[in-house]
Amino acid sequence: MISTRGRYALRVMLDIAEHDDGNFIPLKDIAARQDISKKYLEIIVKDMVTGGLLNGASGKGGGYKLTRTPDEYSIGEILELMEGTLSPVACLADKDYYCARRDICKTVAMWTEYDKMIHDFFYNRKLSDLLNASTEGGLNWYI
Amino acid sequence: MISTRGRYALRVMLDIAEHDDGNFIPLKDIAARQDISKKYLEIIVKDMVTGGLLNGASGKGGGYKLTRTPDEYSIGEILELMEGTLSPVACLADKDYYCARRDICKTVAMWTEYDKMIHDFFYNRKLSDLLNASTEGGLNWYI
DNA sequence: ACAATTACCTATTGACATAGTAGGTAAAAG
DNA sequence: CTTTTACCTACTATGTCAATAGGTAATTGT
Repeated sequence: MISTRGRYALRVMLDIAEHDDGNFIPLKDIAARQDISKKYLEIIVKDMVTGGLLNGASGKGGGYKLTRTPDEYSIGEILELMEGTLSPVACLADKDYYCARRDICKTVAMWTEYDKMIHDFFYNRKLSDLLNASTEGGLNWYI
Repeated sequence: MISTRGRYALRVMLDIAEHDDGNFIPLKDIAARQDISKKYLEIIVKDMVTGGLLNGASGKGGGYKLTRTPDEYSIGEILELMEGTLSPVACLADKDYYCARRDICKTVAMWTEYDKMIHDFFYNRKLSDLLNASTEGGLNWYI
């Protein structure tokens, strides 16, 4: 499962992109609009600044801003930064992972294929794609 | 990430399928071959019996046996039974999940598509596919 | 100078899941 | 009636998740 770190990060990115008017956007506003604890978001947004997703500015008129245009962010890099890895198993998440059963493992080929599918799915999808998305797909699914 | 419950269950299924000679296979043997704690496996195979993946028989000559042929198990049902859900987010895992932001959510369409992709990937893959698999795919990936 | 606003920092917490371990009881076969 | 096996309840250590609490530092408007 994708944790709140990844999901909230995505919502923060979308919120900032939507309300971008050139100025820094205070976290207070984002937290209020998204209805997420500001204190918790502080932790998340800090990692997003460190990871190069956002610029932060202190003081009056401060807040957060995207470092690039929305089409220059892949969903994959956002999720991977926040979740640590997108890989389904440890032996693929860490290149140096040692497994004694590697050459007899009957499942590693499947995990590898799965890993690649996930990677492609999220890295081919840009923040700008979500920005213009409606909820159609999600809702119609259950009708 | 797929937990040991799901991964070990898959290995148990494969082990039993490989060593199927019509008799029940004792967990002791499976644990030894797979190099997994027998005590821990007990918990896992118990759920597999309850879930209809395996038959268990007590006493001498007892052990575990598949309830069907390997081509009649999808990987999806095995993983879903052991992991609880394969869905990436709570709002898709539980049909009755209520989310106040559902009709304004810009990400639910993506999660839905992702969910469907995962589901298709694992439900179209049968235990028999893994049984005949080599490690080629996994290893070549890193050469 | 100073008050307000904002990001940024360290520490702590409760709840839960993961990955087991320990020690027993019930069932079946030889 | 002993051996072998599944099955059962309980416990535990470790870690992650999802926050909360209470500060300090930086920047701007007045």
